[in-house]
Amino acid sequence: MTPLPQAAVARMPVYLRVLSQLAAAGASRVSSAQLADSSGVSADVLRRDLSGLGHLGQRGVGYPVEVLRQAISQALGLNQDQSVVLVGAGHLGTALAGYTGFAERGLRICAVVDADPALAGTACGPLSVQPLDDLTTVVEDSGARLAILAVPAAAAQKVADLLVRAGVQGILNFAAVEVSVPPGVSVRAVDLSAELQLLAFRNGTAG
Amino acid sequence: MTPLPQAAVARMPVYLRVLSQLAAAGASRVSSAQLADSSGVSADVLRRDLSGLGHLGQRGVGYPVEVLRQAISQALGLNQDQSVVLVGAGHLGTALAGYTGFAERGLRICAVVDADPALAGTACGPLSVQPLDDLTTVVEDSGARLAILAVPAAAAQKVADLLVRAGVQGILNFAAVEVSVPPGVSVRAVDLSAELQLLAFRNGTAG
DNA sequence: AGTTGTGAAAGTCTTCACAGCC
DNA sequence: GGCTGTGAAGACTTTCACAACT
Repeated sequence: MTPLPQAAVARMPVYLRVLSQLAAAGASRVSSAQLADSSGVSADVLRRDLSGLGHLGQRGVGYPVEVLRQAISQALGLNQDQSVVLVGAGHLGTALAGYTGFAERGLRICAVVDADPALAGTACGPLSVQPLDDLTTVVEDSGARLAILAVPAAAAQKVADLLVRAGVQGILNFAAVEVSVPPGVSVRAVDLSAELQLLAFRNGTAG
Repeated sequence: MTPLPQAAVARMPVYLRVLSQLAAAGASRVSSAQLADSSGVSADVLRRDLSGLGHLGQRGVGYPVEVLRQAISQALGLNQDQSVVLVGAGHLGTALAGYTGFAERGLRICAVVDADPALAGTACGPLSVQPLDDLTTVVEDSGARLAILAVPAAAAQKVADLLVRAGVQGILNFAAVEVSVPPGVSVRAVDLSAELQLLAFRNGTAG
């Protein structure tokens, strides 16, 4: 079968979230129109995206919520919880450590690391901060393949290198700088200032 | 002139950030290869993006840093600082209120609002939390056109409606739910769990 | 009747290649 | 010689429209 297009993959987590809400509300079936509306996309896009996963819908009826959820989880490789190492226990890191939304979606922050020795041992959300020197050990012991980088821009590349060497395969980068990684490792950047600046330019999503 | 393509607009804030760093380092000119590399895009993409702003480069030489910075700022409508109202003084809201990266890029958080009466008057970053009842007044007095929504999903739509009615034209939504707004208002969603889930699927930026 | 799945068309974005200019 | 700007080709994505199925 032809692989799932990038654009479709990028929307899958949104569908997954909406499906979880529907399941929690007790719905067993959902139409493309409903699901598309709650996901902020058109019904056409939604149906084409889902068709890439196989013939999951029933014509005249809709999609079975639970089956769809399973299929998307499997396609994204999210069948089991993912461990995530968080580096940086500043304001943002602390907020992320305390964010309950991750656990609801199968993402478990298993450790918090910070370069500041004064923070070692202090609480950061439900976890205790560990020193940067322990980063490699922490990654290896936890088996985490994902990491969140919430450190100052000046330190980002150095920490990214450590993470990669320890075996991390995906980095969510909040630092305001591009980090380069070897092939086989993925980076996604979240630039909050950029998002706000784009909002100032009116051409937006909901023009 | 043909309008700037969406994809180009989306990359402009990154270029702006790199240009600021270059300017701070004393550079007066930059080549497409350099700028592209620091921005994480190909030189082809960069040149085509910039060509949409006019003939700013000098063949055989490169682009003048300061001129380019001005041109992008103007194209995005960022010639003057933007006031931003932050709603939600939880973990994430507090982190955002204390984030110094905004000010560096012309984004000034001018007020923090929260629905919890117990938080009213307490400190959130450098600001004091104001009650939700004052939201309309706060927006109108500050003249803010942008807002950050860092509230629980259940409250997001209600707060968005208030913001829109008060005159906000762009909303950066951190809540894990789609919010609908009337035409003329833009919403950009930042879904942190979605970003991490996409990282788990290896097809990423730096495969 | 109601809803999905998909060919085909249209639109958008990226890459290639190189002419044009300094 | 070195670097930008851009036509043309190619790849990708969305939209349209409707056949296929329950």
